[in-house]
Amino acid sequence: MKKHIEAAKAVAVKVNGEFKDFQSLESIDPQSTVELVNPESKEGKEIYRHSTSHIMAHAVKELFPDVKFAIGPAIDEGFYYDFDRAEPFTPEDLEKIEKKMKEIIKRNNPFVRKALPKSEALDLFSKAGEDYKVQLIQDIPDETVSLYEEGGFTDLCRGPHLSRTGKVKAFKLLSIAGAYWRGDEKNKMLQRIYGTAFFTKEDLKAYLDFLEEVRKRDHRKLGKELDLFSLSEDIGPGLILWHPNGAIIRKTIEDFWREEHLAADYKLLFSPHIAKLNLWQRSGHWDFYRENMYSPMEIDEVAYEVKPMNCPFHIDIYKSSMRSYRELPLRYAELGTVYRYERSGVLHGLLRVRGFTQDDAHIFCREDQIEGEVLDILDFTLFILKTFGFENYDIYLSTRPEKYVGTLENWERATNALKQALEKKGPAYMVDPGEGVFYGPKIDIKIKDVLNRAWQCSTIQVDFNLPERFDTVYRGSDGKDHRPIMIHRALMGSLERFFGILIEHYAGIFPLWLSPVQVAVLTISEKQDGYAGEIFKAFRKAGIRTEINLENEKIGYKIREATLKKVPYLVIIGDKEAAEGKITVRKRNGENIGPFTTDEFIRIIEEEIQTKSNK
RNA sequence: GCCCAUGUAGCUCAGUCGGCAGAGCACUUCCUUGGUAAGGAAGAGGUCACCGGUUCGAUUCCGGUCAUGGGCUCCA
Repeated sequence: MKKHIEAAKAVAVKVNGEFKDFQSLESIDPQSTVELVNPESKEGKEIYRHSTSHIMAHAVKELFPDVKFAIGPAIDEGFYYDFDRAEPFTPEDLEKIEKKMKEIIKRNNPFVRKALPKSEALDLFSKAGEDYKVQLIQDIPDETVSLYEEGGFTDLCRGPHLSRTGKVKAFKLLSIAGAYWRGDEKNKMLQRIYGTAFFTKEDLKAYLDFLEEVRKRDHRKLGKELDLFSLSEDIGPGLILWHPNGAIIRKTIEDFWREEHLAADYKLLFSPHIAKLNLWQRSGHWDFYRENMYSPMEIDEVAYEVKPMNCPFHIDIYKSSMRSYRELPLRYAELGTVYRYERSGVLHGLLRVRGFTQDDAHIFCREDQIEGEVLDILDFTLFILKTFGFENYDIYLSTRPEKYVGTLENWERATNALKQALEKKGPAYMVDPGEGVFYGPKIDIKIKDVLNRAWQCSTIQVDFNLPERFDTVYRGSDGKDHRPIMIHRALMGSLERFFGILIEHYAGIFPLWLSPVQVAVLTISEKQDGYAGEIFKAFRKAGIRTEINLENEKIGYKIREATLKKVPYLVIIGDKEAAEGKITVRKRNGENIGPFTTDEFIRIIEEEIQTKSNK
């Protein structure tokens, strides 16, 4: 009996480890091992969503017979299908398509698999004018291809599929977007419809609620509401203006960062925003990174470049005097502002910009010191990230890309050094082949925010190449010159991007130590102006970011205003407080605490700020 | 860069089938001195993103530019 229930829920079967339709069981070798595919498994969801994608294609075919079909796979959170149609789809079309899909699901037609020799399939689809399918078939190496038919709609597909359309219980079409055929901008732009599907209406609702939560936390929206930053048409796309509220948060982050770097035995540097083009030619950036660099500018007939990276400056400082092996590892850190060309279409709030400040550092060391340095950096990174409330990570090791400088041997050594450090430290990590930077392999740490979304921030890169190019040396114990290794690393990545992630992570409700305004003093009536002014001064004097509201408004109004600004503590001053020489405090969540004396409360707050509590 | 959508007051948005534009909030002033998320009244505020075209007349229609948004790496 239990088996029957499972079979009814299962989306497909796995025969000898291969995913198949239920249909395939009819002609199965009795010796085979058969497993049911659990709907909650990754593959189960994929099959379910893929079938939903087919149902969408079918609906589109019925509604818009002139459409040509490209591809329609399942993706992480749903599915899409790419169509070629002269007219653009509208949001109203999506509603029509959804309606039609519901009809098709109700018809509960079976998905029927047919295997066909390639030549026949080619014939079939070229007659139907399905150019994209023809191209797809031509690229399939096998001799036979499979088709799936459901209610008169046939599509090229590897499968497997659900047994019937009626198995789809909850789906939603989400958006329309342009997408190049095969992701290549040289190809025609198709219309992509995104959707998602779940096994139950509850799961679908939970997902749609999640999307709503993401919208609510959008850093661009909160950035405006909380007056943190802006972009201006007059300044230029991808260039951030930090408003006072954002700037004070940045300053707090920077202070913390500098203190911790000094404590970790880094030296702080500052370097200019431009340098001679020659420098970038020598570093290799001009050859390997030019597509991200701006056009040179001419100063006194010499070409200069706005910097896309800080490394050559740090190397120059390193080289400004003789270095002994005794000085290594030498750790140079800078909050260095760089400018990189990003295509206009990829710019996105604070998360993808053209000018940003890296929390950069370059460590010059001997080869035998790499592993130890990388281990220290990993610890340091996790400590910094934890302070901002990020405790979950995915770690990646990125290897040599297609465009690279340096010898294969050096790449090998550098990659091994990173690998060994990771293995010694012990966290699970994944390999990202070909995703390294042109000058060396790297470890990337992707942090997970409260909504469990992954963001890449931290990066650790080993570099044998720049020291070579700049003929960087240190004097060894043997009295000879040796080549140091350089490690590039950033913990937060860029302050702009990290700030954007922080805003979304905290939904704008920053912990006290980061809050732009930490305390708001609110009076009941103007009778308390004098007493409230003294309180305000005392907080300010204690270094607490405090504002006072003496407006001619009722207390309810003042509380609302401060609450919308997400001020952590509201100090309420009325006749009672003035008479007793105390204060009453309302927390951001509406809870009232106190009464306290001003000194008592300052001590409480100072403690919370100092510990950088994340609550 | 490309496809689609959007651009109206500081913010959120309505509106004009072509006849020189509106709301709420915010802002200013006045009244109110009120104890935990919006007290009342009045006022000020816009080259309807920008440039050009069509028209007697354009914020509205057409073209271009700029900016913003959703995407363009998930491979039948």
